[in-house]
Amino acid sequence: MKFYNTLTRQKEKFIPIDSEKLKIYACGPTVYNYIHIGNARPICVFDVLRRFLKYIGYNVCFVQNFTDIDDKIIKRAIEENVSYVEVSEKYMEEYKEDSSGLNVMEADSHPKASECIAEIIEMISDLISKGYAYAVASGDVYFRARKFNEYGKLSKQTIDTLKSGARVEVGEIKEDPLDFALWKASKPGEPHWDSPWGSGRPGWHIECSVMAKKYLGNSIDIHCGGQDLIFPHHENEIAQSQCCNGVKFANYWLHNGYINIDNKKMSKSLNNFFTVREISEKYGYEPIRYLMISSHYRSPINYSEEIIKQCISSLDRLYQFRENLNFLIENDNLSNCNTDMCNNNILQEFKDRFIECMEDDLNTADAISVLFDMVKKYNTIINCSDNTVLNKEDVLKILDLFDELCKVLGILYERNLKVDSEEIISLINEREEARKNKNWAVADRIRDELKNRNVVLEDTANGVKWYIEQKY
RNA sequence: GGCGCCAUAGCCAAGUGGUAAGGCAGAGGUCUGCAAAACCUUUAUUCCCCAGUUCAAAUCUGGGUGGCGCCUCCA
Repeated sequence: MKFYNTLTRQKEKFIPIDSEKLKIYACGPTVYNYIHIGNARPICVFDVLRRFLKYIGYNVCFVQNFTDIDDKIIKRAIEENVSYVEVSEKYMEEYKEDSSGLNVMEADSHPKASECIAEIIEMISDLISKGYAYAVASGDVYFRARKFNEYGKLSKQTIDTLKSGARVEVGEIKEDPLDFALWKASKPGEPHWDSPWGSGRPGWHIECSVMAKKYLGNSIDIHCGGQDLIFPHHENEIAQSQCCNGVKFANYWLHNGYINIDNKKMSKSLNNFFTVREISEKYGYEPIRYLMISSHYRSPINYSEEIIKQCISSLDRLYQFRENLNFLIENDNLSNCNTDMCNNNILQEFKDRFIECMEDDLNTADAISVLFDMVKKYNTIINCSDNTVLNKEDVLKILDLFDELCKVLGILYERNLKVDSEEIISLINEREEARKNKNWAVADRIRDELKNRNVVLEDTANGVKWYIEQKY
């Protein structure tokens, strides 16, 4: 397995700390609004990362936090005149609905910042005692960026270049403009907890350092998140964690690219975003997931409605292929002869190619092309055969592998194509009767009627096949 | 100013030295009672431009052009 590591800016062979248990930390959402499709990207691609690592045999512990204490949540609570807890609880639930719609596996731990206050205070105290942090009279606590000599390593900045770009606030109380807040003294109306420095709340960066330590330990294998977190969030996490724990924080840093609108970064602050919810209501969740994995996770994706529609069409082909296989199996006209057409070696080659693509820094776009190559190859065989080249066992094996690989990518999960209405089935039978009698007018009328009810009929050599059509 | 990314067909997108994967859309055909699905053929002599290295460049080097991001909350 190779990953492009932001820390070294190159692809590196992945060597786990403990191959019995991989430790992955993903920066989770700040729960103050519905997630937009930019937020959906890391959720989907790092879910694929996790699925793939499990697939190739690793035991993975995947931690994703909820940032439930934050300026934006407080702002929203004030705007809506509700408590900040109501805001964070609501959007945590909405997040869960969206992520489950996107077929994202639940994290092994989903810690909330608000439930780690004691550990946060402990880490801050430790940093103060080691000289890496200091409290000021107002009750804030800051980290001494300059004291950590690796500061800037992840974002490839030196302290001095950072300093020239740093904002100097009016009435600055920090020792250095680069110092960042670990603890913020509470203002009236804000959530607050008691601490050795007075009543206040944690800063954003320390929350992640603490949650990673609490659930995964001092050193983790992979830390992932969006590219916009590289500086300052991840840089600061490294500083806090390494100064506190004295060991390397994360070995591999994976950062996904942005989703753009008209080539501009989609973000809540620019207000040019589409929420996952609104798109899912129109097109379902699955095309969003497909979009995320249809290109490499580090490249930018320019979002448009046209692209979502293309994703739907691509999914159509994959679904249709699976239906073709299912139909063959259910309508057992297959021979029992042994042939080389679907032998294990060919299937193994598809599987090997798929794994090879994924092991190359999670090249999902290339991996998908393996699925389409399978589709082409076996559709051709199915289509051209007089069923003497396929036997049932072969078809089952093809279907198993196809499903297996789709599951690694987490696709082909949303549509239910099965028809179980007795009324519809009797209409289909009625049409078959009409066709036998060459009563095309009746047959076509029934087919049209069913089509209007989203049931598509296909007349094949092995009888009629039907499924529910996805309408958007 | 510092750091960094991107440019491949109508659209999306792989491909980091050996002669342009895959998907969507389009055109023609086969199959079909007609459809649908599927298959076949077709759609980039060329990868933003220029120069260089090389037997060989989308890929490496240098220089342009255009677009974007981080350095302030953001995935």
